[in-house]
This record gives sequence, C-alpha cells and structure tokens, in this order.
Amino acid sequence: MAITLKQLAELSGVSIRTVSRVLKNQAHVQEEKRKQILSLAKRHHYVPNMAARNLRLNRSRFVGILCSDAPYEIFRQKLQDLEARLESRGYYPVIACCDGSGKQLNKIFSDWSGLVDIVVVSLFDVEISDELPELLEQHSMMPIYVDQEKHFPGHHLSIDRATGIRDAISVLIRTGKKRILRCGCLQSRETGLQQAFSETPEQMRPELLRLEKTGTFENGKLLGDQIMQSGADAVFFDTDKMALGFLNYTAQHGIRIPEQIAVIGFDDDISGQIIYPSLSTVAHPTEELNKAILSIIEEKPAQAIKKEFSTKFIRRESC
Amino acid sequence: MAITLKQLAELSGVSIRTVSRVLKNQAHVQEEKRKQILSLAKRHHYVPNMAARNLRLNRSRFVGILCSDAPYEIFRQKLQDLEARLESRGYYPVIACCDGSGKQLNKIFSDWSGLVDIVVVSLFDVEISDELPELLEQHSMMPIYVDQEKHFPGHHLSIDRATGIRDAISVLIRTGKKRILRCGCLQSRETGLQQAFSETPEQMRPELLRLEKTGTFENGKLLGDQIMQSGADAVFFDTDKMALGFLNYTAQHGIRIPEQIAVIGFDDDISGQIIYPSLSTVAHPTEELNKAILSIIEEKPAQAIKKEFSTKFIRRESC
DNA sequence: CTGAAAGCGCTAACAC
DNA sequence: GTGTTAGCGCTTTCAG
Repeated sequence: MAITLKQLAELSGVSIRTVSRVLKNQAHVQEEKRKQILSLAKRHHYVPNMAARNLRLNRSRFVGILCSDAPYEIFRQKLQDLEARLESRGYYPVIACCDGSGKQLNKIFSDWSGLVDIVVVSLFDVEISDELPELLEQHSMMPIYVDQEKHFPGHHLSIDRATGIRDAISVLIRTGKKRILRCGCLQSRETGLQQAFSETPEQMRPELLRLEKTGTFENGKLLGDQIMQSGADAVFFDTDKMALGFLNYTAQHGIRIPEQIAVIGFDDDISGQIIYPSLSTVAHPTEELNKAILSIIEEKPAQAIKKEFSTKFIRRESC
Repeated sequence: MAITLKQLAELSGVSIRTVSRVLKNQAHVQEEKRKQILSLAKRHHYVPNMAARNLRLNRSRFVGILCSDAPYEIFRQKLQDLEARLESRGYYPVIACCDGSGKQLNKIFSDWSGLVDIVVVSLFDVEISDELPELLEQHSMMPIYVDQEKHFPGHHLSIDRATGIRDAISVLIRTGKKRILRCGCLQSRETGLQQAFSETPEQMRPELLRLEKTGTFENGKLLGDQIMQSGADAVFFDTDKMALGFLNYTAQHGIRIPEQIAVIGFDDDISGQIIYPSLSTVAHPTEELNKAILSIIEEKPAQAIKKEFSTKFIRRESC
C-alpha cells in the first residue's frame, strides 16, 4: 500500500540514504536527483511510517491520558481542551478510562509500551494503586500528575481551590448575607471559606451553618427542604452537581433565586450556564493547566515541575 | 530500561526464538528452561514492545477517532461510551479534533501512519473534504463512518431520526395538543414529524406551525416571546440546546411547563435531565451504535456494513 | 524441541 | 555528495 523509502530508492535509482536526505532536507543532494525524488515521493504519496520511526528513535507523539470513567462534565471539558492543544502541536491523546487498580494500569501500560512515553494522570474519584510509579518506571513512561492527591514522584500540576472559593464567599459577605450555609464535606473546600471569614472584621462576620453531605445532584435536590428551613440566606455547594440539584428543587417549589437564597457552586459545569437563574460558581484553571501540561511535554524538564493554579469565581445570576 | 527479548535470551542462555515461544505459549519447550525463562521475564518485568510488534505485524490496537472540536455534549457522551468499550476489548482511542479540511486530515493521518489502521469518522457540523477516502486509502486506514451525510465508500452506521421524533410527536397528539410548533430547520427532523401527522386521522390532526431558525441555545432563548405569542400548546425543538434556551426563557418569565406549553427536544444532552422541569427528548442510539463500531473493528468484515439505528423518545417532565 | 536468520520501515554513524 | 550498514524489538519461516 503505502510506499516505503526503499521502494522510493529503487524507483529513483539512488540509495535509501539519499532519498532520506532529500525528504528531510539534510545536506546537499544534486538538484536533479533532488527534484526527481521529490516528485516521485509526491506522486506516490510517500509518508514516513511513524511506527518504524518511533521504534528507531524510541519516542513517540502519542500522549497517554488516564482518566476516570465517571461522567463529570468538568472532566470532559478539560480533556477536550487538552486534546485540541495537543493536536495543535502535533501530539495526539490516547485515552484510557481507568479505575486505578494496579492490574488495570499494568494492562494499559503494556498495551501502550513503546507507543506512548508520556502519561497524563488525571484521575478523579478513584483509588490509585501505589504501584503506579513503579509501573511507569518499568514501562519507561514519564508521568504528569494533574490535580492528584498522592504525592508520587514526577511533575505535579495542582489546583488551588481556596482562591476562587474565598472570592465567592467574600462576595456573599459583601452583599450582606448573614447566614451562610456550606453544603458538602470535601476538605479541599474548607480553606477558602475560612479565609473569607477570617478576612472579615468580627462584627460583620456572618453566621456559618453546615450540612455535611456528599456533593451529588440527588443530595442537592433531597436537601432542599432542610436547606430552606435552615434559615440560610446564601449557600455554597461543594459541587455544581449538588447546586444544580438544589436549583432543581427551588425551581420546582417556586423559590426565588437569589432573592430568597443566594447559591454558589463549584466546578463550572456547562449545565450551570444554561439554566435560569444561571449558577454562580468557581471555575477550574483549565487553560493554564493544560498549557502547563503542554509545556512539560515539549520541554521535558529534567527537574520535576510543581505548579499550582488558582480557581476563579464566576458570578452569574444565582447570587 | 525495559528489557527486550534478546536480553532475556542472553540471560537465560537460549535463543530468542525459544524465549518467544515460552512467552507466547507456542509449542513445547523443556519444562526446566520454560520455568527459568518465565521467572526471568517476571523478575525483569518483560513487556513486549508494541511499537516493534506493530511494525512487524503491520497492525495496531489504536483506533483513530476524528471528532469535531465543537462542544456538543451528546458528542462527548458518545465518545466516552466508545472509549470505555474500546478499552474493555484492548483497543485504545487516539483522538483528533478535526475541521474536515484535506490539509488537516492529511497531517493527522501522516502523524498516525503505521500506528493507527482504523479510523472512526464521527464529525459533526464540519465540511468534510472529498479527499478523505483517497487519503484513507493512501495511509491504508479503514474508515468507519458514523452518522455522516456524505456517502464515502466504507462502513456506515447511521441514525434514523424519524422513529424517536414520530413517537414524540405522537405523544403530543395523543395528549390532545392542538397547535404544535416545530422550531428549527434541520431537514433530518422532518420525516418523523410528518409520519406522526399522517398516522393521525385527519379530523384529529393538530395544526402545525413552524419557526425556522438554527438550533442554538441563544435562539431558543431569543425566540421565547415569539413562541409564546404563536399560541402553540406544544413545541418540538431541533436540538436540546435550543429547547434549553427556551426553558431558560420560560423559567425567567414564570411560564409553567408543560401546562402552558409542552416542550420536547432532540439529543438527550445531560443538562436536560438536571433542570426542572426535566426535558423530554429524543435520544441517540449511542450504545447500539458503539457496539456496532466495536463489532466492525473486531470482525473486520470484508463487505461494507451499512446499518441504521433508531432514536428513542424519552418522556420526562416537560410534556 | 531449538536456533539461525530474514525483515517490518526508518535513522544515522561511518565510510568513500 | 552519496552509499553501506547496523541496528530499534519483534515475529516467524525454515532448517536442523
């Protein structure tokens, strides 16, 4: 099918080396031969076989991405952005949905061996096996950890949740909310909240209520009654999913947002933008993060990179 | 880094062929040697280099996926389902976001040459260059076209929009709607609508209104006034996006759904499930379609497969 | 039962 | 300027 260097060499009556030189613009080759080879190559649609090149050079343009199977919108959004960026630089993502078990990781890496040498670890809500670094080492793959709790050796790009959350809560405080409810139980959401409170002069500090439930859509919806009875005038949810569940409840019960209660979520799910009232939320630093991934891939720094990116508050109609 | 067959052969003092035989369980090898080789392989974490294997066998386990960059939720949903299915069978998706131009396609296929031999074409909203079949041929890649308008040679899996739409409209008619508005201008949405109407005895047939605008969220929102003034008691939108735009409008204006007007969309975007009232819609046959893709990949049928899958009406709160 | 060897398509060091 | 050649790591035919 596809023509090879060797065939091209035979066709043009020169050595494979010369063909290679012409095609790669290395050194000088007689203009005449050059042209002939070039036209021959074009006519036969010569394309280097990347499998062979990769084998020879022991590197590839494929970037493995380990992601969770769970349908978190924000995840897919990030992924899509990354895909586009990779491709624009001539890299391609190879996706594996992963549960984090050593067994599965081993299978994946084996299937990728020699074809993928950089792995972006972007797992969420799964328990990652401690064998991961060892497995990566064995398969000689370089990991880039994105927003991972476990501190495996390698590049780490993390997300500072506090900044965006602090700004969000500050807005609530500044707009005179007196009873703020925090709904959820993720430790990572706590710092920003505390910051906003401690920045506020004591006499102006609102009351802080808590409802510690996991941040699912269902929970947001089910807790509706309880939230409204709490007397809170503003509520911050751990996740947009949960906030959206609550907004579903309020829509159903004719509760006016933000007049009766202001709502802020976390994640910037697409759904938050399409509903009415649109959901104020804290957005992930997707762009910056993905840019950083790309720069690591392209520059392959010897030192392990550790960077943190800030989340950002996005004010919409719900507060 | 990674140990090779050759090294394993040297370590165990046999030929490379014998090692290979043991590792692949081909024919019999002296039990003693067998065990030694096996333990050696395990100790050194031997993993075959897929790049080399692919080169030799001229095939691969990577499946290229051409998808649109546009952030259509339904697209990503389908993609995610496909990813999981592929992986469960030991295949991996390699993603390229594509604008359909010959130039870009050529670049992508060149980058993939020898590494990808099956390409799932799942493009939407882009003009695909007519060079595609030729380019695929040149790179010896087998296409699987998913829901594509252009009839290039190869396997085609298409989506029958009519079935789900007919059922949707039938429900509207059965529930006594008298003025049904169709909002959108996609030709593909017309057949099912016509079917539902012509199946209905003439004296019971509702009135059919039309508003021919493209199915964007913005349009759904902007057309709110016009839709309400049309006097329609039910509206079918070309896309969930547009329906969601309209529901945003109705939420903002305190219009009761479905009492004042029943709403049905098309696509089954996630957002339609989380809002109140949840959006009745017509869903794509994602599972069946992706199963079919997998069976083509695994069975590599000689004959071009042409299959059509039906959409399905999902009734929720909005009608 | 086991091994030698060819070759997938490409790169690049090393001659001439 | 141009050609020869030795691999990258694997599979598999063909001889022993």
